[in-house]
Amino acid sequence: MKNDNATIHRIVSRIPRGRVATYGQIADLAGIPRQARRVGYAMRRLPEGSAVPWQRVVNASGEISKRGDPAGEAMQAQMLRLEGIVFHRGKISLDRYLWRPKG
DNA sequence: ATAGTGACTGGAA
DNA sequence: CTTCCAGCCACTA
Repeated sequence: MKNDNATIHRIVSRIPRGRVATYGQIADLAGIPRQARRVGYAMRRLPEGSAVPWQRVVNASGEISKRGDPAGEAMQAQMLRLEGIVFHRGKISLDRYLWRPKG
């Protein structure tokens, strides 16, 4: 099985609008369990304007992961709000918004 | 080749 | 709640 960026990007592209997935979850679906960081790398590599809905990937705590660019974090939160996702004290309720493939 | 770093995570203190 | 840490491994210097 292939576990390159394309594989990760393909899975992220399956996350429905108004839903989120965690880095670890994407790693599992990509067949590389416990390699959440690799998913973070794949997101970092995405060119601006990519069709991949990278904004729907959040960390296991339901928060936007810290990165070098605070403005980018704010933009991600904004994009998610536009999809109808509600933040509560800086966090997303995973019970409510976590993507559950097939179910 | 080694060492440090990081869009992560789960467990321990 | 907060830190700290080991495991994970691609990437960079």
